[in-house]
Amino acid sequence: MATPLLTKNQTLVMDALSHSEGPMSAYTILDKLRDHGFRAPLQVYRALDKLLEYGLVHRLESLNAFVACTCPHDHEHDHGVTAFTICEGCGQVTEFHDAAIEQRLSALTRAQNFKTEKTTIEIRGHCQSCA
Amino acid sequence: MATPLLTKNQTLVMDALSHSEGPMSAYTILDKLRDHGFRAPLQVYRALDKLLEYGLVHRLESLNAFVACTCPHDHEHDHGVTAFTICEGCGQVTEFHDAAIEQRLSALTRAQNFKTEKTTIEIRGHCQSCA
DNA sequence: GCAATTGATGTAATAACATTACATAACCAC
DNA sequence: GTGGTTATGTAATGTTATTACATCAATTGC
Repeated sequence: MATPLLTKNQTLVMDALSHSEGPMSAYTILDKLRDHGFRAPLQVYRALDKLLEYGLVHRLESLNAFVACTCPHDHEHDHGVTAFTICEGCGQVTEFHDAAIEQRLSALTRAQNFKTEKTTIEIRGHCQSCA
Repeated sequence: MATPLLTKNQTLVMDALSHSEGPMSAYTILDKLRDHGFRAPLQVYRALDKLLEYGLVHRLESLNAFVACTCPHDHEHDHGVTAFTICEGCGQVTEFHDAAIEQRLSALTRAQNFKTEKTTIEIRGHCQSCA
């Protein structure tokens, strides 16, 4: 699916995430966008739902927070499994993809006849600077 | 570290999780234990913190819920990376471990000089019965 | 014995994250 | 412009997790 044009609210949320140093919670985004007319959490969550669907944003389950996708290319095709390192010190999040892990997980789930819909891989720890 | 004897509250929470079919939220556990004198969320969270520390329980980040560890052996040594398949249909959670994935993740994090403290791998989808 | 420390517990309040319900407005097809 | 769909606005509520403070019990050191 080609990414459709973003609506006003989706654009505001996307911009907030893109310009952020690190991940943001939905409520942090809400606060950033109050000046732009945001009043309620639902405005943020609705925009995030779409951005997640389009693959422009990722949700970090272990943080209850969101980051802009850092993939350089377009988002018209699925990139398969996305993994993250998350630094507890500085909050830096690094997104990466690895075919070997993807294949291995695929083999393991196939072995239990499990049909994968979404894979979460999040590695908490400390980055080089914060170690 | 050898697992110390569990306190009364820890035992109650552990038993609740062990006897549960699937994962439970902290508040679900609280409700189950009201008859045993539990009154407040903190009683559950404190017990869970210790059980997580001892490796007897795992937290499922994508569900905000907890499961008893299904490893058959004792918990005196670390089992490395734990991964889960989580069925959206029946709620069944299957824990598994894989050295290949662990090694691959280790290589990838080492390459960015990232010091791993905790790794989360959760695969959402549908099990054989619910596919 | 008994202060001092430590760990476990009890209780209340609040903070943080997310959804449901319902109403209104904008857009597009016909 | 009527009807259907999507986006939006607002309020209320539901769910998950933590902070603050008090009490109690076991252990240690003297």
